[in-house]
Amino acid sequence: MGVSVKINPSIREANETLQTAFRSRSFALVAGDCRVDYEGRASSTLEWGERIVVIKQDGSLLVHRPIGYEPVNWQPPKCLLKVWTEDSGSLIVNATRAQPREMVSIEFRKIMFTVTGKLDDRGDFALHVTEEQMKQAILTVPALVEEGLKPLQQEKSLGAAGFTDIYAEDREGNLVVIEIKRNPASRDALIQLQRYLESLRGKIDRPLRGIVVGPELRMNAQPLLSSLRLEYVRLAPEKCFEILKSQRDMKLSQFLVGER
Amino acid sequence: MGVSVKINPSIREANETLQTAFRSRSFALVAGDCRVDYEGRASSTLEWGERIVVIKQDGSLLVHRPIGYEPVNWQPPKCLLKVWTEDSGSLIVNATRAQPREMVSIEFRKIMFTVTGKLDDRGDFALHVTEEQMKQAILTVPALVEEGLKPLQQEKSLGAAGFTDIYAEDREGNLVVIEIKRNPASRDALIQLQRYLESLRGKIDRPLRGIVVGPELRMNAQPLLSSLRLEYVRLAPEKCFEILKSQRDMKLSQFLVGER
DNA sequence: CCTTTCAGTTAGTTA
DNA sequence: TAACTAAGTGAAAGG
Repeated sequence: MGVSVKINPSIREANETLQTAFRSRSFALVAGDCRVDYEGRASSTLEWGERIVVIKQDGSLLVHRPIGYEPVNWQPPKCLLKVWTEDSGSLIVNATRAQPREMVSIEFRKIMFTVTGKLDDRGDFALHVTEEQMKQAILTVPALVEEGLKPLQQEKSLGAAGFTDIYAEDREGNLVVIEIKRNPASRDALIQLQRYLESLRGKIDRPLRGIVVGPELRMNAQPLLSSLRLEYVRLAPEKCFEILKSQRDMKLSQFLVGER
Repeated sequence: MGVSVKINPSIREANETLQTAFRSRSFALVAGDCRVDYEGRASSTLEWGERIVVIKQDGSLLVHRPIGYEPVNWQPPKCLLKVWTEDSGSLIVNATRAQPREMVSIEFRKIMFTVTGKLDDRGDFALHVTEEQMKQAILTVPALVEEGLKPLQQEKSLGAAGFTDIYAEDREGNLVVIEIKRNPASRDALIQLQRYLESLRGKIDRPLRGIVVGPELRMNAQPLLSSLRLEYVRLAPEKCFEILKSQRDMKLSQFLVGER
């Protein structure tokens, strides 16, 4: 439970701290003047400077420079972590993984601080407004796509589409296949939908429309849209979020009628 | 220069520490029991749990759970950082950016520690053996691809290839287009090269060969290689690295030709 | 175990 | 500035 902090520890001290941390599967933060070598799919060198190294209990490692969102060097989870001192008076921290065979090696010549400890983290993480949630929003308010649109019961038997989709019927009785993209729709999205429509036309004898729904249509996809005779409807994720939110609030208020 | 560490600080203490850190553009590490909300292109929630938050002087922010290489929530550089306490006794850390409009908000109800300070990091970072560097290696030692190969002056007017490439002439006087892949070459690479060769054949009336050069050819690409009548030459990045290194260090490249 | 596809992709380069 | 492409992409899902 306890957090252990050492400020300006000696190389030997830091060595023992990290040995213990690795053995007990604690996290470790180490900052200091270091050099970093990476060998693997590519290779890199980082000359002397002060950085913060984050080492996690799962064997992942991050080397962070004072600026930039991304780590300058890293190693994913399940690495073999080793730490030792060299005669030169340096502290070496090594993280190796097989498959692909890669190694990050950090040489410290001065340690600013080490922090080790355990984290108790069982909180759920949820990412909202995924394509699945856009789908839910459209099923709730089909007019987001087109007035008079009637979503049909999902028929998985139609085949694996490979994209988040909705089957619906328009006012003229055409079958409508909707492909949902939460990111700007590229040519790929159109091609995918087109391919799917082709496979359907072979099985279903009925007028068929293909609509791509998303926040944006990439400019280079515009010509293809016309030539494939597909349609695009703009729908911002925020709008979906509002709808899901109001739907949720409605359920809540229904449930909580009279309570406030 | 100095590093400031507080263990189990009060919310008020942590608030002051972070205020000072943000004002003085220091880095800050904060660990504690927190909840995280993200609103922007998508939205996410992370329930209570102990995490490590890294805040850099450039306004970037990372929330790290005890496992996993990637941050569960983050914000890129140039964010507006704010910190304050709430009546509930929580500490709120906010990082917002415009374009896209996004916000990460962290609510701490208990702080395990804070570490703030400055990092002096001017060391050069160098990533070796990129595709560009493989290209340099091949231009230096064309025999890596084929004996007698003569690289041609790059002619950009031939068209945007979309891949790292070399134009060369073989011993028979054929025009050779070389596509370099630093990763295992997939079918995509072959298709791309093939498409490019097609476009060239329309413009150039001359025998044309296409060679993919890389560390590996994916197994599923082998049949396509034959059917498209393309060629593959294995070249390990390490070899390129050696050549670039020796070229840089000793300028002996011309003597390495026969050594392979 | 391998391949394919997606990502709050991010980041860099070029038109 | 916008579009395009690579990345030590990583991570998840499907065969």
